[in-house]
Amino acid sequence: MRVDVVGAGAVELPEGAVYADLVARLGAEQALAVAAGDQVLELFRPVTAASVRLLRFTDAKGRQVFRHTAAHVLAQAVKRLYPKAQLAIGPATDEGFFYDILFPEPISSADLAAIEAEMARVVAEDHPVSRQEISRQDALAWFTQAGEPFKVALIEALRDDAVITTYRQGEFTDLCRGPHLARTGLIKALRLTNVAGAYFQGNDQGPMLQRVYGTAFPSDDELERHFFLIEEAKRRDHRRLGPELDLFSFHDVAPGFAFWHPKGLALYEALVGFSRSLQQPLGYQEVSTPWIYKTELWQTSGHAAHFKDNMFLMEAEGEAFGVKPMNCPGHCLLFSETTRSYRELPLRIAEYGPLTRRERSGTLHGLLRVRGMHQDDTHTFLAPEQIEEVVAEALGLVDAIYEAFAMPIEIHFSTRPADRMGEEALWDRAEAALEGVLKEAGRPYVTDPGEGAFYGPKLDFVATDALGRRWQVATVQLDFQLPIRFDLHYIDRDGRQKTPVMVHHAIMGSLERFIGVLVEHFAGAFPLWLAPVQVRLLPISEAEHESAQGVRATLQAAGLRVELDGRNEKVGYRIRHAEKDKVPYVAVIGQREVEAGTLAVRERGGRDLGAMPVKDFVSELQHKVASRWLGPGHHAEESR
RNA sequence: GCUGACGUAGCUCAGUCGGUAGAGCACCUGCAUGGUAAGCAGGAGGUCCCCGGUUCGAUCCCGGGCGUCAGCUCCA
Repeated sequence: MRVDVVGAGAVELPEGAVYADLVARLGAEQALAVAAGDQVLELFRPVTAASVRLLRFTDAKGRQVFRHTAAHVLAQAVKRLYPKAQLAIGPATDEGFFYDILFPEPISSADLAAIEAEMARVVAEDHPVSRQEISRQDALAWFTQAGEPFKVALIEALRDDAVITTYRQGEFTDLCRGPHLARTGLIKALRLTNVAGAYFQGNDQGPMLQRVYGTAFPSDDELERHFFLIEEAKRRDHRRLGPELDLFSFHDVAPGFAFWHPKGLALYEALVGFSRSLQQPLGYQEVSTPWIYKTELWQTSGHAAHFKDNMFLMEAEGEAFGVKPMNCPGHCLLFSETTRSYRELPLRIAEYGPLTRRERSGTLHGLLRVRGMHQDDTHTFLAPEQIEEVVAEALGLVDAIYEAFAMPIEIHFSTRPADRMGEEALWDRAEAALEGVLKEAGRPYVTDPGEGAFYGPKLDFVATDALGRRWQVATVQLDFQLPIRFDLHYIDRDGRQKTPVMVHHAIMGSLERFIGVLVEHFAGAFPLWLAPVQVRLLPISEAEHESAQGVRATLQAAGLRVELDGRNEKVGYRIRHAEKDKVPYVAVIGQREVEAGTLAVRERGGRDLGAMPVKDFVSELQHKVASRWLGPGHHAEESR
């Protein structure tokens, strides 16, 4: 029989061959499984497909097979050490794998070493993995007798016509749909990382299981690199760097709300300035609207029915109020203030003011998940035929902003959620319009069914940072509902009243979250245009203080953010501090510079630019700020 | 919100088997007036998260609360 192998041509195999034979014939030792269309098959399966693709660890699907088997090795080791432990589910994740287990007595992270050692034995024993198809009755009987109630529940939840399979390695058998590696011995490097709580099937009414996390690689080197990246992420953690760089802080009495220090606010203002510089030319008009409204408004908007659990509610003089979690209802009131003409559309409104959301306490996470935030929020009121134009414009904003930070963007199209309002026909129209714009622009995207907002479908944008981590940031939402609920109208060309459509968008999203992401993306070493302190002046001795103050005034007048470090310390000491504070430029002023009217400039990271006239320094920096230059030293800078 | 762990100086952390605490960095002062990542010496700084309980005595043990962290769920 002939099998086509993608990238390797056709291979002739004897009848009854398995995929492992195919791999051996090709000398492709690194292949972990094969893909035939959408199906991933183990190497021990008989060859049936006419065309296959080899899956290695470098393929996401190959990696998944590898780590899925690692999860089984974990389960096998656990059952050896804790025979009474009950297994739930154990999938691969992007970073590794986990297994949800109900232990007879809860274990702690101190127990992981023993489990890891037993896993190493399972790997060393190099068990072949095999697959069995099994009837529902047999499966139920087997797992009931084995004392695995979660497996029994999983089987009971399967559809009647489902093919039930088990996988066996050594003495261990697990309910599993696969696919798996052919042998446990392929898992050369693995480590358990932590243990945390998790509910069976996400049900917080059920028992709390323990989720044991780990990761696995084909070699020790790759495992080490993985943990190096994790360490690097820890060094960049905005919750550590933010307070260290004096950008922001949190206080126990205001959980989820940041204190913005002067330096953090400088960064914040630079970002808002950037947003304004892009949106104002497109016609966005900035407003400020109330932040507390009577419940009546939230009933009109639908927030009372769909978002109440995420709002801070209060009572005053016997009347119920809610603090705004979004600007849209206020902007709708603003729109309805006067009679609007089609000539005003699209009417673009922007607001950078505070929003408050009652996030559940356990979900708060530094700046990345807060209760008090500010968005680069806009609402555009438009005629239905303008949807494409306005959404395309928003796409342009997303591109402009994320390009400025060298962050690639991925688009997610989120469709109607279960908890929603409005007629299905309008949802059909809204979804078709959004998807149409993406297709028209030829942009790749993934569809997230059921992830839309309660008032409309949306485009969510996921940015990738310098460490390859992904962050949900921008959102563009289409909304046919609020204009109806607020009874909004405009007078069209034909003199008739018509209902506008709304587009909501926040390109940086929450500025809090965005700054948190940027701190980690840049490891706190911001490009010049964002840096809270752009230049630090460093007079060598007291004799140059007066001159340094003059230079400071000059730089400040030129719009640069400057600090003067005139402390009674040696130059080396103050340079060290400037580096730790990640200031882009240090300008040293000694006797020579005073006499020549120059500055001895040092770039962050250690590059000495030599002496240059103050004027030249100013104009060079102004140019770099205006062009939003990403330097100095942007990518993956080593922290020391 | 749920499960678990943690909460000591501005930061990172030590310590007290129950007798009210210490280091490094940061900060302040003095000496040294200095040339590109730590000069020398000294000083100040604490409600050991909060409230109760046990105890002659609690930062330490117990209970409750708050906060943080790791997850679950949710999300900009």
